[in-house]
Amino acid sequence: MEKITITLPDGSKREVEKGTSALDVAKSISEGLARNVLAAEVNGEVRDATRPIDDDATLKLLTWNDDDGKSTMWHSSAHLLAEALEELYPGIKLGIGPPIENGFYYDVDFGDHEFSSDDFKKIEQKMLELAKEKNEYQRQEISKQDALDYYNKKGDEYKLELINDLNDGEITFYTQGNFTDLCRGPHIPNTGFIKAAKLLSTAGAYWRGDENNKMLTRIYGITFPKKKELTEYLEQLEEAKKRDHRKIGKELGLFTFSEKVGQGLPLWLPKGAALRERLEQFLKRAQKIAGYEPVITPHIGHKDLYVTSGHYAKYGEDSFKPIDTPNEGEEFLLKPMNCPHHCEVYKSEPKSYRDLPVRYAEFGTVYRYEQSGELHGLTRVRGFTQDDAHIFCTPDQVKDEFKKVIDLVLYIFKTLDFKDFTAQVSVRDPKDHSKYIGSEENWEKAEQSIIEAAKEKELNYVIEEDEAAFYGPKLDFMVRDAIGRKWQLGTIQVDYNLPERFELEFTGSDNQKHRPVMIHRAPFGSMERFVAVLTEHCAGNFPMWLTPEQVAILPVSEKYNEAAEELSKKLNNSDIRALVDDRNEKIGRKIRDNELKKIPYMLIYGEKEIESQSLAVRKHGEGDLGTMPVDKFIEHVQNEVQEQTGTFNG
RNA sequence: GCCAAUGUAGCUCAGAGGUAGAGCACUUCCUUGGUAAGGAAGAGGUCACGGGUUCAAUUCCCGUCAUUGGCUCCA
Repeated sequence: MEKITITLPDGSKREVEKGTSALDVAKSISEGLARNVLAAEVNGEVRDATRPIDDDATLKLLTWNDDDGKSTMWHSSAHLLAEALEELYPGIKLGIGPPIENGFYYDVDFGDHEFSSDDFKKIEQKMLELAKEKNEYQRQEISKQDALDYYNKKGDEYKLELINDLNDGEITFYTQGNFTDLCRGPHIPNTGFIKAAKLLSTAGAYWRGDENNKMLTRIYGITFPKKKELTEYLEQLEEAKKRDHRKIGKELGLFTFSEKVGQGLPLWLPKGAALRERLEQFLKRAQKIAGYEPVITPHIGHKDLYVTSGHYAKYGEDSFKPIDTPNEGEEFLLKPMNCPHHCEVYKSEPKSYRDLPVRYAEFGTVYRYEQSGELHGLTRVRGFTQDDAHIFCTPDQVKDEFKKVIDLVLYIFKTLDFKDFTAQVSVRDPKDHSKYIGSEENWEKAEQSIIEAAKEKELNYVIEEDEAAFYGPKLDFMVRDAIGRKWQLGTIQVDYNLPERFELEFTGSDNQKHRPVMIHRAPFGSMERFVAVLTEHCAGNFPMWLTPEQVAILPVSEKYNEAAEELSKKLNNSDIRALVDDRNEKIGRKIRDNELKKIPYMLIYGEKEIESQSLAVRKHGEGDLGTMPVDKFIEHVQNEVQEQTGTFNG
């Protein structure tokens, strides 16, 4: 028998017979491992663990701990869902059923069947019943004609359409139990791996995402190899619901919306405004240290400005309509971005290479016509404020500027306790450089600069090809919040387009005119979105330095209200944001209510404290901390704020 | 923008073809208290908006607006 060599991730090599499957290799290592193998990565390609390996190969066994293992399991689960649905609703037609980040879905045409989410239980039970049969997922290569014949017989026009787009020779079917599906794979060895299944929601989805096509019923679900993991997942969903910034924003009085003002236009309430201003001050201070110069530009701009920038041609039709001046009939646009304005700021005076880099910063409020169905709390709105800045520099300065911006972003993440984040570097499509503006040389330099900057700053980064904008490469920060959800926050983008379009120049040391490079950057992204993400990240328990109200003084009875007011003044004079809960309520009630308001410190204030000149301190979520002298408490709070905001060295 | 669901008091929600309900919040009074809900009384709604059906519509139908979940989009 012919032998092949399998190389495992740890570098160890095994001689096995040709045609051995990844699962066999796993078994030879340990039965326990074999029981957990969902799929295999063979020479970098994810495939069925049961498929024979015919040549020397590197092999990684994929389990539930690997993203590819999870998605293989969920892909197989989509098939299991389809099998259950076919048994319960004979004659249905199937669209596609892929895995997604958290689970999977299947698009189904139920035809005449009545279907509602009330049937979820029934379907879940059927899925688990079928899973118990431990049916193997069997791969079968099939000719295009045979595949078409199969679905013609079945009468499923969706699958026929999919097959028609495929080439003969690359078509495979997978069968488990009584269900066969057109599928590229890969799949888990058998349905027995699926121990828990939950259908989560339904939604309408057009066939192939095209609104001219028929709407299918999309059923979302998720499965797990252990029942306990499903329970935990459902708990996490509950937790996410509790942390929803729309709910917390309402409870804490941060922001609201009004139908009269218009959809997607947030109104910041006093406490939300206080929070946001604090964030802005925080960034302004750091930006000053980092050499940014604040500028202020208007909320509207002449249409020509956007014609020049190219935004009008690209987005004009999808924007708010222009505003006309009554007499001259000139057209102005609500500004959808700050950069064209900043380009004009740059042009206000001739620039020398000695001036560069110049860094213009502005908390600029912009308005974009987002489709009504896209609006969502503060994360997707029509009017929002970017913590925008534009850096104009020479191509040689790009790397240094990137490093500086990365420092700033890292300072923010550290201060706000975002510990888990990655950077995504978006570069050109390596196969086609023609769709990008700017010279080959500059692009090459910029992409390298970004990658080197990321490397030197020791960022955990991935490079995404073909994700760059037409005008330049970029680096985006993706953070994971306290309950594991991913958000895209800060962004740093190189732009060759606008300097070109606005004919920006500087005089070089050679006394010749040169074109600067522009870097857009927004560490928060937008204040709205950032506050939303931060709210969910900390579940409304904002850090001391940021929270609108830091200390609640709770007089034990109305007799002490006046003394409590005095104390409040003293604290406020020490830059501590304190309030007095002088309601005619018992102390227990005041504690409860202020706990719910998530105020970090409560001071129970009565006869004892007044006499002893001390404070009974209670911390949110922790309880009674005992007593301390007033001055010590002030110092304690001030230190806490100081520690939280730290220092930034630019 | 498209599909679906939802829209009742400040909030969370119940309700039914015949003049609208609860809890919390709010106001007043009683109570003056020591670490997560003291008691009583009161006030508060054009049942999203506009049409239609009906003797009668907040309830049924249509449209609009908004919200939610998806789809598509995101400079």
